[in-house]
Amino acid sequence: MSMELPKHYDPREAQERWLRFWTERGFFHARPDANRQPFCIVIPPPNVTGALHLGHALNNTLQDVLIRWRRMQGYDTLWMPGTDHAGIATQAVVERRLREEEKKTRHDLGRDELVKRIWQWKDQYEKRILGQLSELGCSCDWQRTRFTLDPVCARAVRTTFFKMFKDGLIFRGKRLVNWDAQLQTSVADDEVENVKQKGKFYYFRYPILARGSGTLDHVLIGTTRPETMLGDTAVAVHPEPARELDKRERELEANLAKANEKDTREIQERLERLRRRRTEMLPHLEQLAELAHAGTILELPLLGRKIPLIADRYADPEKGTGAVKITPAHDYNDYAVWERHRATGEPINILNPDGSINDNGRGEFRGRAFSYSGLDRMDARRKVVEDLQELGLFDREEDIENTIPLSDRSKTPIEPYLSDQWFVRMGDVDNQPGLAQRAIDAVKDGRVKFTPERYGKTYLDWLGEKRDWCISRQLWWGHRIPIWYVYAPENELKRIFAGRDDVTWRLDEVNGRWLVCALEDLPTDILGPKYPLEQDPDVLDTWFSSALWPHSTLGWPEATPELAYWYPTSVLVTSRDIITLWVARMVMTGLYNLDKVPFHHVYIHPKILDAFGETMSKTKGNGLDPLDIIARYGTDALRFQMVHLATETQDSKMPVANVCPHCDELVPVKMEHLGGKTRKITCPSCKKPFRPGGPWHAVDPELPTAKQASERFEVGRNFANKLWNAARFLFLNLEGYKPEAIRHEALPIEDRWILSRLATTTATVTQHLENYRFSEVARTIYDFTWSEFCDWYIEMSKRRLSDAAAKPLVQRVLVGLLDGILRLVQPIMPFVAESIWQALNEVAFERGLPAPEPAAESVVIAPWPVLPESWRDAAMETRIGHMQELVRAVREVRNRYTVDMKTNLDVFVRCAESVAGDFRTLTPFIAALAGVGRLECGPDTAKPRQSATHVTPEFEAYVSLQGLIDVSSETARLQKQLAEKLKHIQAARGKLGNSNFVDRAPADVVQQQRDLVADLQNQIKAIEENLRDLQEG
RNA sequence: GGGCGCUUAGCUCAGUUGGCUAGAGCACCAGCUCGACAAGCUGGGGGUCACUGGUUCAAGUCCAGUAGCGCCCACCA
Repeated sequence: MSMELPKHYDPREAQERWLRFWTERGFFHARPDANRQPFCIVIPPPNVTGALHLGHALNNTLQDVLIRWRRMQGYDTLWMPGTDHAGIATQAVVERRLREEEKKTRHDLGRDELVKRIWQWKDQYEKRILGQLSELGCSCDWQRTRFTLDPVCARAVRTTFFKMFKDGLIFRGKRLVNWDAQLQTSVADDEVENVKQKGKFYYFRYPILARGSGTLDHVLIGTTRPETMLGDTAVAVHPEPARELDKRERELEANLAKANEKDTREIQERLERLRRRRTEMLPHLEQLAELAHAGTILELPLLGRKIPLIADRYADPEKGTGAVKITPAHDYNDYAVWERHRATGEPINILNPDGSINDNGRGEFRGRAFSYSGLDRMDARRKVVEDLQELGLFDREEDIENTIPLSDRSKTPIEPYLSDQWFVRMGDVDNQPGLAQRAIDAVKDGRVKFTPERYGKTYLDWLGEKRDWCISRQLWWGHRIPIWYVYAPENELKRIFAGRDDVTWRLDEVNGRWLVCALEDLPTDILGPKYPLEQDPDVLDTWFSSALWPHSTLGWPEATPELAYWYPTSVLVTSRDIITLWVARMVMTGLYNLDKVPFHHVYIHPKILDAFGETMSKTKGNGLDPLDIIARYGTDALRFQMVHLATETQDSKMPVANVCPHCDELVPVKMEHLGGKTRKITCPSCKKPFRPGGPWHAVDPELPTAKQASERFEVGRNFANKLWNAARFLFLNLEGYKPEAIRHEALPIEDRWILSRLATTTATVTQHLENYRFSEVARTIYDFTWSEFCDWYIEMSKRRLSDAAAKPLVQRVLVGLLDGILRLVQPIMPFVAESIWQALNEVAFERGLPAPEPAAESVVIAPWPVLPESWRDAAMETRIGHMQELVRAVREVRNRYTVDMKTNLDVFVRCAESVAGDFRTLTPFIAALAGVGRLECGPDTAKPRQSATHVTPEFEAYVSLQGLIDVSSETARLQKQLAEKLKHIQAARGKLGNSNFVDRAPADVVQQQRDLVADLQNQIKAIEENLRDLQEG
């Protein structure tokens, strides 16, 4: 029976067909099975509103490879899918649409309505992202799909929060946030836009109160935001200005020595400025430092507060007046300074949420009362300047251009603002290891292993700081914080909540109210109308629910069979930038809630960068849409490339091109196209305009949008096609195929060779998978399939297929090989593997090596190949290696020269015999593969390609072929190596023999040298034995 | 400011404890429409392994320094 396949592999048809087939058969659905080993991965949940991008493609392909491989190995395999509600990102998307389409803010809608809208949005977009993952071939158990806000996850969140609150791990604290005073909300960093604009720099004087020594009676400071002086808690100067300036000067001089022309000018200018400043300012700076060291106190103008002059490196001696005012409540850098000098007192918040000055803006100075309370911050700025002028403390103002942070949403200046937030305590409590320490221990003692190992350091360093985790966010979309505030006598609380173990409370020491924490929502009138409860308006940080993902998705806090069976999960696959935010927190909560780590391994994969080495992002507009790649090259090609670029260390640059929608020409994306600014590109080939494509492009009705492409995916596409055509060759030659067991020892040499290679390849691939060496996995399979199976074995099989007596055996071997290759390929390129597998099931249902068996109904559930170790034969592989070299050499000679046929044949036969040795059966293959046979049967029409001036081409060919045996053979190679080593040994001996060396070198070094010589001698012995073996046969 | 990584062919990248004549794909050159595959086959050219120094019998690989590039954390998702 034979059948014919189309000439090219059609990915589109295969993808649709097998996706449906797999789903119908339920191959991806898992149930706990005590008779099998569990293997489980939880997906890093993509943002619900996100679209699939290349990072997802990489991350999920790698997980799928592991899952598919383990499934074939017989593990009870669960890949748990789901999506993340991604608080700020999602709410921002919906709010933006609201603004653009209905000109409304969230306040117009109200909390409940906005949340309702986001849920609608979520339902729509969750389908999209999950559908895209499915298209990628991800073999997730889709029936178990979770969402971080669904009831199961919500219960886990509540339970954890409640437990932490009860354990005293959750507390109130202060933190600086980006405050949008107009919208009265905090804003995430990526929603802050830095804008250059004209502004003023103001200088004024702070009087020195208690002077240690010296002549100064004030300190001059400069600022762009004078009103923030109301919140100053200190003034900082550099502790060692002279040393610092010296150091910088030296550095600049050193740089100058090797700078190029352009940099030289810049450095020289800076050096000049530095030296001038040194001359002009240094005595003053030194005096300031001295004052700071002496504990000088300043008097804050207008408010009369006493603030210290402190020494801190943050104050740059090269800039300004050398002294910096410190306003910890309203500046991130100042806050950091304050953290180093906590003794200077608590940060002072001077703003109301609406941006006006609060009651901290009142005070008395030199007998006069000043108040800014209630003034808008911009009005306060003017009044502060006026008042300082009046007091004679104002020095001067300068026009400058500075950068100020604007809120992306309201376009008003962002105010860093110290506000009340909820925190989780990371540190140790009562000398017991806290959340951070327990997570640290888990990695230190190897319960959690990172691959590559170095990322363990990132994790440990970050956790080592044990910084408390701020978990509240001023948003509406997310898990609302289950805390209710109430002013009431404690008796009332006791009366209502006594005996309830799902409610607990604690006194808020700051304002005397109760903080009530509950597992379930509390009615606000539960204490009666006199004591209304008010729920905290904030929601939890998205990472709080993400941190529970490995156990919440498996049903915790319920004791589900899934949790018992699959937790801890096997491996977590993610990117390095969320090691701290996500990985560390999963370990913490896993240990906290279940006393078990959430996963045994963490595999960190590289990042895909654009052609210029920058991360792909929406704002840069340099992304690549995986769906375009799938459409153009096929899913298997995309997956192959993802696996192939997943190397140990290196991030991968991915040049992107737009496909001209008019003429299909690839137009590379250039630097100037980035930033999302380019709306139109003119095709250099057909001169027609189009809109650049990308995963984040908006549709433009006027202009056709380009699809994207990248040459990098051709490798995978070509490989899929190669595999397809190898299968096609088989199908054309399977007539009369009969399954039957083979006897390995009776096989011809080329069969034993390819089976040895298959066994080696299978073992290597398995090992690489175990070690997460994905790139090697792809490369090993690719090389074996293409360069050995196709290039050599199939070619050698052609002769035998035309020989009726030899045919049945070679058919069995070919089918067995293809079967094995398909199984190896399946985890990476499941669609093409399944296509061929199903076709093979039609014509050779019973197959396999060494004995045939009925095939699995899908390659997805076929067993992972394990071949007899005894099939691996290194000597055989070397022998065929020689043959290949001979063939290559003959081909080269044929390609280079026109040779006399008779001489050539004669020389060739001698070479072939010499190489083949006792494997005479190989000689015909050598002849066929080298094309020598054709030389015999007609005039060689090839023209001389290299002129021979002093030797005839025939002579050169002859010499090449003669030389070949010596140069190419393993014998010669080993001999050469041997000679090298002998030389080294002699050198080593010489050193040892040198009495000087023996006398002076430490004993262990001498011993080391002796060991080395002994070692080398052993190696030589081994080599010599090898040589003898080779010569004998 | 702290931490991590990268620099190997024109391009994108491999190169596991030091031990090859430093590899692959693409691109390039020459030749092949021979019954699996032109998304292919055969052969070829192309590298001071960023630079400087050190350790070693032996360095792309280990160590130190220099230069350039990138990422993460400091605030945030």
